[in-house]
Amino acid sequence: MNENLENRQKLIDCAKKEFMEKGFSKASLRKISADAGLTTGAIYFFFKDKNGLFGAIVDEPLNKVMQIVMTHYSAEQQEDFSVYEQSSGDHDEFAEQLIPAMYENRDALLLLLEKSAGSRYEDTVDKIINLTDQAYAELAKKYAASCPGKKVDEYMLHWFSHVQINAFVHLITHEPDEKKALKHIKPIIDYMVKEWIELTLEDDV
Amino acid sequence: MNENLENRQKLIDCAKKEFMEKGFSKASLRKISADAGLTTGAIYFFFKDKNGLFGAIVDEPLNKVMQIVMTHYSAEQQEDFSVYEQSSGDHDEFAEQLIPAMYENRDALLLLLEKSAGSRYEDTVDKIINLTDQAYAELAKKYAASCPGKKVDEYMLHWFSHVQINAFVHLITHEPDEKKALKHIKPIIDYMVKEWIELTLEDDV
Amino acid sequence: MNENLENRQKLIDCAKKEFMEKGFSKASLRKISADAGLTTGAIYFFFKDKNGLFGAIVDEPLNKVMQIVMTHYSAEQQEDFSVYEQSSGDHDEFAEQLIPAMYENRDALLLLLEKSAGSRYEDTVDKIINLTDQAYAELAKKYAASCPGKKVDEYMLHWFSHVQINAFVHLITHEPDEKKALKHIKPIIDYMVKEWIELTLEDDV
Amino acid sequence: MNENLENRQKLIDCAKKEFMEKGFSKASLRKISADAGLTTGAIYFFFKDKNGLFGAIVDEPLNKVMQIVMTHYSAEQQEDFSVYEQSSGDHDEFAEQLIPAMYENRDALLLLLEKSAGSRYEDTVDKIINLTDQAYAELAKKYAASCPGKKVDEYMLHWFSHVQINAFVHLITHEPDEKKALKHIKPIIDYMVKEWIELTLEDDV
DNA sequence: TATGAATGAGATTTCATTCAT
DNA sequence: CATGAATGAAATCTCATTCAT
Repeated sequence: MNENLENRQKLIDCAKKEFMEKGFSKASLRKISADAGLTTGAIYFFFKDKNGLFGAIVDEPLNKVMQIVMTHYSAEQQEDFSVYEQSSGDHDEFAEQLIPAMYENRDALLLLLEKSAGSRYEDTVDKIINLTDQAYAELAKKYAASCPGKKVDEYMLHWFSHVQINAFVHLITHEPDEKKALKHIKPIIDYMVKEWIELTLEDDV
Repeated sequence: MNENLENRQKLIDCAKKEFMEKGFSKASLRKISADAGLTTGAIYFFFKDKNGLFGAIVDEPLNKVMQIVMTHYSAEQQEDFSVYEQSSGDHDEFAEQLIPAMYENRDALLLLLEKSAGSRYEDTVDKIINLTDQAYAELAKKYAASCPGKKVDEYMLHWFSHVQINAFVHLITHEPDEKKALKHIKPIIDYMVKEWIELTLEDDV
Repeated sequence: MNENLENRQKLIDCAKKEFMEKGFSKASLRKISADAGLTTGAIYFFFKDKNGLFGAIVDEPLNKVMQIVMTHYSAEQQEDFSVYEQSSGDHDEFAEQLIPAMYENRDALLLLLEKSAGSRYEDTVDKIINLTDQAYAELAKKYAASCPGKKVDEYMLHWFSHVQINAFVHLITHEPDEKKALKHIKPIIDYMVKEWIELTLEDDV
Repeated sequence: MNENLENRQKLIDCAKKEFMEKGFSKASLRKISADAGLTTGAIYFFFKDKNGLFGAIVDEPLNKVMQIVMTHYSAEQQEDFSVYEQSSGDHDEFAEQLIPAMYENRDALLLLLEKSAGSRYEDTVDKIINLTDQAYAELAKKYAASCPGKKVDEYMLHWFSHVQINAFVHLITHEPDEKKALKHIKPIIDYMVKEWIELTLEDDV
């Protein structure tokens, strides 16, 4: 039981390397198992299939991140809007939670973000953007209701979610150092918090 | 001579469909040629290889877009910086050139942006971002030199290029209607022009 | 009519290059015709097929050589055997005819000898050896008849033909300079003439 | 475990037949695997690729032969030259070792010698000739040093290596019977030993 | 727990050749 | 005289996956 977990781990480690080098589609299970000193059959003992192997690398880090994000969105939706804008502290706190969770498994997340084409995870970022979209739609609608002559600009709302999520994607993708990442992200968040409502509302004709 | 061009076109059309459905890597040349009522050999008469076929769809639209973009960057680098900020008209004009060029071959560009993984074009967006980076680095440095105690924040500069390019990517990807696209992009450009210098400079310690 | 011969020649020249580089089997007709600024169809106008193209390069030089060789064999068969051994002058004369004929089209012969695998010419050397075999069988039998208790050793006879022909093959293959070739071949011929009858006869039990 | 080795062997047997009939280049892996009642994939389980399959037939016999040859050359280089000429016993012994090793796997060697064009083994005979060349160059130089006014004729040296190696090639190629082969080769060896030094030296001008 | 064997389907690519024009 | 288009057949190779042992 010791040994099998070792082998499972070996497979995961070699899979990481192979997926990173070639991307999901072109990665070879034969090579992964050979690198681990095992055979392809071993992969199918531990994992359901190629996607399952990829998932074994990526699921946990992804879930951790998702949980932090979802918790944040839930919290925000229960706030007053007035609070949203002013409490930049909240957003800093969010970043301080999220960034470490992301950098703890940076390699897995990198795989997910850049090397998952062809896998069942290839749309992960899009899905998160959509989630974000929905979360902020609530907030925006509430606010729009309080602004006579204004309504939510659906496109802008979506674009904003896009920018926001991609700020984090860009961060983990381009900045290897966690400390620096935190330094970078704060002004970006401030900037987005400050501007988003203005961009998201349009004249209601 | 009528028939040959027809067949070439048939191949391109069927390739478009197949690439769009399955992405470059999983697309099958057999299926493409069969759909066109031809054999795989025919593909290799008209095109060098799979990448060549993809290129036949994508090269021209890409080049048109690149030319407009590069021309714009060149023009900007010869301007005074003071001009840059105020002349929102220039940027509107840029958008008014670029958007039609993009929508003229929206399907090809969509292929390039979303379905090119595994092809020789898979890094196209990254390359454009890097070009943008370099173009704006010049501008930012000039400006920083005129602001005592300030210097360029490399990360922010790159992130900004990223946001900017992805604004257009998001646009063509999510907004099928050209007119609406133009409406959307203008406030986004204004917003970016207004804020970018502030975000791009940091205190020089 | 001027032009077509030019094109025919262009094809032959490019074919020479391609066959030399890749050998008959792996040579590509498409590449040959493209190098000549023509299309594959052109090849089929001038030549029957791939073998025909190869033949257009190789046939004439081969025939010239064969004619000299065959003439020599015929002459020898009409000689007395006693003459054979003594008249080293005859063999020198033979070499002095053959070597120039071979070096006149050394490139074509090289093709034939080293790059014809897969073509209808791949057994050319073997065939020549067999011819040689037959020619000398006559001579050897006559001589054996005059030596009581001796008979022709078939294997040695064949081996000798082999060595003899390959002396020329080796020459043209390894010695680019015609003058030197002639210098090399003479002692080899002498040596073979001197020894062959001894080796070719065995005791008749 | 019985069955697997059987299938591997079946593949090798069918490959032998196919390579023998068509030569390496034109041999079809599909046909080989079909003849063996398997699929092409099976070949790639047991062997790296087409060359690997050919090697599986040919490597061991070739190595055995090479070992005997190399051992012989090493021994010769440590002898006095005077010994070389006189000790025809040594060369007989050599032949008595080499011939059986060659005939033990005559079919594999035939493949190597006559059907390997296009494979990674196509230059095997040339390489052996070069080895021979180098081995005898030593010997010839030593001897030439002891003959005032003589030097080694490089061309003749190479030609002699050529003749020598091809004597064995011719043997295995043309004489199916091992006993007879041994009978044939001995006078040939004697003949070559006797003459080679004379042919290999030339006047030093 | 994992192997070793093998499948079966499919991939892209290459080629000599043909033929209407 | 030569093109341009296309065929049709085959080629080697790769892969994820399965399964008896």
